[in-house]
Amino acid sequence: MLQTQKLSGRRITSQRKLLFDLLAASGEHIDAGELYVKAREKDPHISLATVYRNLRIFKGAGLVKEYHFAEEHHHYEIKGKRGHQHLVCLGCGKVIEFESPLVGKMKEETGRANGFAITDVTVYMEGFCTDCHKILSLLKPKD
Amino acid sequence: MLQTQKLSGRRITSQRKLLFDLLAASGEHIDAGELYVKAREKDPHISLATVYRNLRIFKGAGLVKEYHFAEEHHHYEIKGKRGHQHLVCLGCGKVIEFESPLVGKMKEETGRANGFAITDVTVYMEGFCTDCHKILSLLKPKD
DNA sequence: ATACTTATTGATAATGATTATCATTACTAT
DNA sequence: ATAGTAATGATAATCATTATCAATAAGTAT
Repeated sequence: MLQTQKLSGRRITSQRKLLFDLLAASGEHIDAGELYVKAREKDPHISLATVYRNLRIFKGAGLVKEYHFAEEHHHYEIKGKRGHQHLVCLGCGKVIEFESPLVGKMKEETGRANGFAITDVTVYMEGFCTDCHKILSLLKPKD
Repeated sequence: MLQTQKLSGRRITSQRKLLFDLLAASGEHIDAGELYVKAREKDPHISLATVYRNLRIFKGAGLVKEYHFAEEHHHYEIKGKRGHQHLVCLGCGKVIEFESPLVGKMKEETGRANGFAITDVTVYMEGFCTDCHKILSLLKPKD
């Protein structure tokens, strides 16, 4: 639920609420363009500027997290209780979400070793899924 | 040393060599604009397009790694034998490089669990260093 | 409710980073 | 040398994102 306190006193407009709800409903990472399309289905007059503006505000308020994947635009996702990480296939673009207890362990160790209070950890892996790996090995035989 | 095999048969031009050498000499992450400025000191006629073109080629060949930090442009760094990760202070902007054996372990486990041949792992942590954390706790007492 | 203050919106121009185009130049192999 | 091809430089084009600004609407005080 979107609360005005979380937005440090900002107004809760119908557009802002719609965008937040759509982000929450979508579950997985979504980019600004996709969010814009979804939003226009409910509010045909909403502006792309409003989408970008609010994504930035949500991000600043710590409500959503911004991801920089291989592509040149960003993806956004509501910050849930349990963090998860991403694994991307360089062949087909498929994105897999995963969790690992090693993430928390590494956060703890790194924080302690460097005297940091760590607020966020992002792990990003890329490679080739089973299918794409097969195709690759066909294209590039090891002669 | 830049080798033509690494570039899958591409020619080693003076511009390409210069750019690679500058990247290697710089040691830390650098962005396209900075690289362009450095390159023009040695070769005043080099084009910005050539900088971007070769960064992309180096990246494709696995010679350099592209980072997407908080800013809207990218940073590049020669891929060394030992990978390292980044820890950024949200207070003062300081960037700390660290290594952890857990990174390799997580790569191995995640690859196996998802049937991926993982080519690269990026870990990015943010938080507050000791100094900035102290300042924060002064500003925001827990009343 | 009414009026007031100001944040927010919509439309669009502007910006910044990156990529595409294309004629010219520089290698490489015959 | 000659032909063929890859790379470059200059610049236009593209794409994502941000800035501008007049009009609108949310929240607040009357």
